[in-house]
Amino acid sequence: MNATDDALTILRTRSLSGVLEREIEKAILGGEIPPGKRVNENLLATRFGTSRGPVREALRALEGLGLVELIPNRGVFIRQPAVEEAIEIYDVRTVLFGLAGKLLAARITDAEIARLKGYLEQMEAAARSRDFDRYYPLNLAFHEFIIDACGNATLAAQYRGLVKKLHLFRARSLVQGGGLEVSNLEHREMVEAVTARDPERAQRAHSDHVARAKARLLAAYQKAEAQAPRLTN
Amino acid sequence: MNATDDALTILRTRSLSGVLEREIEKAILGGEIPPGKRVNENLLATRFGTSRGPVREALRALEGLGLVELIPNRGVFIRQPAVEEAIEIYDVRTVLFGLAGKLLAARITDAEIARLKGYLEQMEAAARSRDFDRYYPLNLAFHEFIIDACGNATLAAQYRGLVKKLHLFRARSLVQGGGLEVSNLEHREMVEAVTARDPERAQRAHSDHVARAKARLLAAYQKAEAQAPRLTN
DNA sequence: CAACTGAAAACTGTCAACAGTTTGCAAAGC
DNA sequence: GCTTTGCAAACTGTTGACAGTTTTCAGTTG
Repeated sequence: MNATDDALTILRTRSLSGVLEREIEKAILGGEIPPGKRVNENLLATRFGTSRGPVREALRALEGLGLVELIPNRGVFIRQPAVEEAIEIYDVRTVLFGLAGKLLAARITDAEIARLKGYLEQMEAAARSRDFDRYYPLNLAFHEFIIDACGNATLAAQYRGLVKKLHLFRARSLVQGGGLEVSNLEHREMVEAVTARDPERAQRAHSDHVARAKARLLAAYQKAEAQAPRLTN
Repeated sequence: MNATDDALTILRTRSLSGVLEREIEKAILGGEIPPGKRVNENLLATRFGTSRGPVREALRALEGLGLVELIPNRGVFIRQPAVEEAIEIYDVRTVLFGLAGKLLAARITDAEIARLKGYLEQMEAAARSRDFDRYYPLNLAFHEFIIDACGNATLAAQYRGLVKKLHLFRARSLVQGGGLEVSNLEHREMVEAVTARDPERAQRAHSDHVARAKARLLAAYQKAEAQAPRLTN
């Protein structure tokens, strides 16, 4: 994509409310506006130098994404998923990611295999040196790559929406729970399955990976709950 | 839910743009505004006796649902999924419905089993007498019941969104393709699997059902394409 | 001192108007 | 006759203002 294309894309996808939607989403996911809190339309409008109209439109779009909740005459509130919802999301993610693995195994190119293996090696290196700051973005890119390369845009959109909602989960710090090495063993099996171009095996490997992440989260959560029960309310 | 509750719910969920969203969605899914066509904000505003503000908000919400597309300075257009997207949707639906079956098998009550069997018998009766007009709403209710009873609201929301998008598929009349009897055999296996409270079997039965529906759609589509190629553009 | 009451402030819901862009159409030029 | 150009109508994007509701808080009462 060259500079002209880029400018055109910007012009085509601009529209104040579209930009606002992304900015507000960033503010929400970045934790700038804490979950449960009401969003003040006037504040946002003055902050971005616009009127309330576009802000309201952006908020309605975010409501569709499930990031905020709209209560008539009271305003929009940042959603705050309970554990139960986080579990629901993990269950859905499990089958979606499994499908991504299955589809990927059926269509992956040699170049893509090489790239996956590259991620894997880097992650294993980072895990060996316990370098979590290097591991985390690699892990993210690895999963993003699979979701994109599977070739199903509908799946990718749904998956991304779920991950965003999970970011609002109050105990999301626990999501990281579970050792780097354990996770990497699962990653290796995923890569081997798609390398073998075995859809069924890949589906199992990919969904098992998310299912185990769910189990790790639950374990960490129940442990945290036992230590500080107020976290669960 | 009594009358007071009902009134409260209405009051709480009203808000002009919320009502508009549902009304406009109805107009779109009902085919009143044909796919590909631009939606005129002024027309909608005068039709519902409001100003353009709430209409725009409702349209932004519908954009999030994937029913319309927003092109800056040109307006919103009813989305028109290509075959490729319909296929994507069916693939995602396959795993989602499979998950619904799995979850349902693990939690279904005797009363719910009885209800499912009731649907099944009525559908079989309708199929025997080739009464499609009676079969169709039963089939819909049967699937809705499974999605609701599985206990995963996230799954249900995603599933419903996909079904709505499928309604915009130009050749959606083909979705019905496939005999009533064939479909009912699959329904019977689904019900038997959840009755046996066997999650794995139920998951397989439920996802196979959608996967076969996808195959039937594809076969019908390719047949229609051969007869009238312009349909595919 | 705690609970209640009522008015003021803050905020959301809606509207009508204005600015800027796109689209449709008719006249001019080749 | 066909393309091009320029204008006018239609429509979208955005704004500021007003109406109605909720929230806050000081004053009052038991």
